Amino acid sequence: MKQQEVFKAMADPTRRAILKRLQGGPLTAGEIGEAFDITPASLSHHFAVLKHADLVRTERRGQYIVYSLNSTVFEDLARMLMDLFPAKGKVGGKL
Amino acid sequence: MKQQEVFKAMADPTRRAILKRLQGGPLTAGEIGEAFDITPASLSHHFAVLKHADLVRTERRGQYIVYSLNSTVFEDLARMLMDLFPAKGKVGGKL
DNA sequence: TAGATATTTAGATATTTTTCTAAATATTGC
DNA sequence: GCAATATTTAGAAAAATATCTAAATATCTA
Repeated sequence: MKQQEVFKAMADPTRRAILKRLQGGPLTAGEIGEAFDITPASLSHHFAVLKHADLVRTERRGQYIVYSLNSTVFEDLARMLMDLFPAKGKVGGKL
Repeated sequence: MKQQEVFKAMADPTRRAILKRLQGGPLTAGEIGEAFDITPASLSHHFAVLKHADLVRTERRGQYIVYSLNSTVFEDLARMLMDLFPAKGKVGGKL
């Protein structure tokens, strides 16, 4: 996992909002964009960053491109944090 | 909790390394700095960012300033992530 | 195939961030 | 109080990032 890429991707509020929008399930680039006051080009840049960090997956469906969360990275992220902070009473366990 | 500040603070590799160094317990600014090829002034800037995000605490001890991890933020961070990613089989629980 | 729609890429600009040097502040010990 | 040490603050330069407009690419539908 590219730790630096993931943290950098999460540092931008627009990108976190994109991730949040994807919680409800996959959406096209355009559908995601509706929620933001930003050009499609800028959005596309953010998608690229999220994709590079492996936080989202893409799939072309006709003329649309569908984005979805890559939830496996979640576990990695949790581990990353555990690794960054002291154990403090065995919170870790299974996760 | 200042979500934006926390994520921004964690986005820099030097700052993550500082946090990691503090896992073993409190250290003075100078002791932390030994591990990095960076000026004290730059280090101080990083400390300020971490402090602003409430990730570290400071205490003056004589002519030294001692930094320590603020572990309570850890829980907040975990929660933040839970909030950003879908539940996926009740991983959350107690934490 | 041509026109319309969806998305990305290229290139430029503005903002933010990191880092530095120099100077300021705080504290210790003589 | 003065010199030495530890750290921060101020201000500037360099690097990275976010955003935009314009143009390119991919796909659909008539």
